[in-house]
Amino acid sequence: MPERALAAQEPGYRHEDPPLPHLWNGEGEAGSESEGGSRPEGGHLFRVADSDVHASALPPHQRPPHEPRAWRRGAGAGRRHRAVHRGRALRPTQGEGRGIGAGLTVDERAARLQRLGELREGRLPLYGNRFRPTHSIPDVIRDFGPRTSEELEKADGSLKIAGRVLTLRSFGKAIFAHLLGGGAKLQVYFRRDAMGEQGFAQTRWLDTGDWVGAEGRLFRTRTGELTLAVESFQILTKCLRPMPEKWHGLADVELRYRQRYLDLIVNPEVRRMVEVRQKVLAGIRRFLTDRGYVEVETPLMQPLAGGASARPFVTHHNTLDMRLFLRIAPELYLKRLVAGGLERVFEIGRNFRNEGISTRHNPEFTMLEFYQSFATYEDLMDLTEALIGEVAKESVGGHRVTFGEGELDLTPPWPRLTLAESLVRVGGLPEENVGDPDRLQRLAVERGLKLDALEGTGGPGALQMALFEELVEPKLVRPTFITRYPIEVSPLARRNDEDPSVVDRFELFIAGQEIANAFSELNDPIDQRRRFEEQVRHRREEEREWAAVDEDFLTALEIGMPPAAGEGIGIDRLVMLLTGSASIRDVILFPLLRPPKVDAT
RNA sequence: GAGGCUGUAGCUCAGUCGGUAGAGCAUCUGCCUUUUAAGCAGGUGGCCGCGAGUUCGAUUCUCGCCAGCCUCACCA
Repeated sequence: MPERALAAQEPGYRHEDPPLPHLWNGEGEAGSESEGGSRPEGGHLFRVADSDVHASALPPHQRPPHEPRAWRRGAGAGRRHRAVHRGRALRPTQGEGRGIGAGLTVDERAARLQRLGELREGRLPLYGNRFRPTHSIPDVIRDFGPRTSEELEKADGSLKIAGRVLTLRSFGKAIFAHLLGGGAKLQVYFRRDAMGEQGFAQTRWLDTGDWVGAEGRLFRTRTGELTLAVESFQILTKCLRPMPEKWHGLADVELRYRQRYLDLIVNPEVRRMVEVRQKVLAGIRRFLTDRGYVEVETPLMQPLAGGASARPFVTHHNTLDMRLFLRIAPELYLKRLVAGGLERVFEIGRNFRNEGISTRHNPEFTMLEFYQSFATYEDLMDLTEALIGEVAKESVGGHRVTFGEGELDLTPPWPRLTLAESLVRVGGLPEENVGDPDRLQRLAVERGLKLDALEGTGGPGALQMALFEELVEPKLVRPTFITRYPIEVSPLARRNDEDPSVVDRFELFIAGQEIANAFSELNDPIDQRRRFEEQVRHRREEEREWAAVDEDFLTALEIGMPPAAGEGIGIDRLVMLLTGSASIRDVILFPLLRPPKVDAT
């Protein structure tokens, strides 16, 4: 998997990562010297507090809860073993929700809750917020990772770190653990001789998944791993649910999407994706604002859903008693702003399209749209090469990205083909067929293309598009601009001056996917009105009763929009490309899923 | 919306040519002071997705439903 490969490059995950996440470990930390010493057969303890003896006399499932007091008795007396509480650990709890930790009977959660209760009883600062790490775990690795054992020994002063316990390997009087913090892992070493009995005794309340703060000094183990020798520590937050399996992790994609918090802990590539995505967004903002673009926000709730051909989501405002649509595109609002004299504007935001779901489609998705006055679609091709080139460098460090089995090179410049050229040169159609509707029709039928696309608006344009999508698009792996689209599929784009059957438009394809769509904007209000009315007539035939002409937008054009070019770039797909993700759900933290079935309780 | 595949312990997965189920990890118990998928020993844990049908008997066969994934359609 490419994600794994990416993740493996991270410093925190450096040491011999297995093919799957390398987590979870461990024996529970059997708390060594139990007060009761050896146990009689059957696993029940006798020499414990009175209440415990009492409880132990009952079968496990009937034992009442009790309140251990051992902690108050100080270090010596406090050295109680978990066996003491075995009875309670077996209490069933009700299933709560689904997924990890739900529906257990003999329950890990009960055991963890019990430890939580004991910590409370001991008046330890659980859920406290006064622990202040001196170093993040990535800091520690960066600053001390290169140092030798001798250098680490000479360094004076201890440091404080915080993280989540990923693995626990207990040897009775010593425990190794890995803490995860800031996306990196650091081993910590609890040793009774170094911590004192009282300090070490606290480790028996430790579970995988807990957040802990630890203070100590760095050293290297026999195997050379940088490790914090803990002098003292505290449990900051208890984890009450079982963690995913340490070796295979959380593989069930449904659980990964539904419980992204677990996915983030266990699968490093998720965090990596979040970081890449953030850099992409920041990089785009910087790139455009450096060039005089102004970032704006336009309505997500719109009385008319325009700017694209998708079906909208419908909602309702109570006080105004008004039907509203979640926007399917910001286009018509951004162009109003261009008409108002904001000569360069952009918006990065969510669009909502009430269409099918697939590996490339989520009902809500993020798009960049930008408009530049006094520019043409050709200018935007240059701009797009520079933008995506820079963003790739900033987010993943170069122009080469892993993609499927291989690698993809994004180094500009990229080839530019007209749609007709691409049909011949990429799609392999005989040249003389491309302009001939009858021959195109015949070819389309021969190849069994969908007939609804062949009807509809008809004409050679729609046929060319159908053939393009079938024959050319999947082959456009390296970045390629396709220009000169038929006018009937481009209702908002400006007509080409030489050939009125096509528009001044390009789409950018990478890895067989449409990444960007741009055109010189139509700013002739008469032509625009005619095309809108044509479009609405078609929509109504398709029983899209909400289709309507946006009169206010036409008014803006009548006020006058300067000549301009505009472009939309799908952010999710760009991030997919840069992270080598096969599904859009892997780059959206909470993709839309049906709600999980709730068991009647 | 159509087709295909999948659903078994908290997690990752076997399995049952129809006789109500196993492993590893986790959890619980005992031992273990440089481990790292730690180790050794002993336990707990399952409406086998849900419902119906066939059958003496269904987790297994059939049908329906639910959820997920993949392909296609709509769409970007």
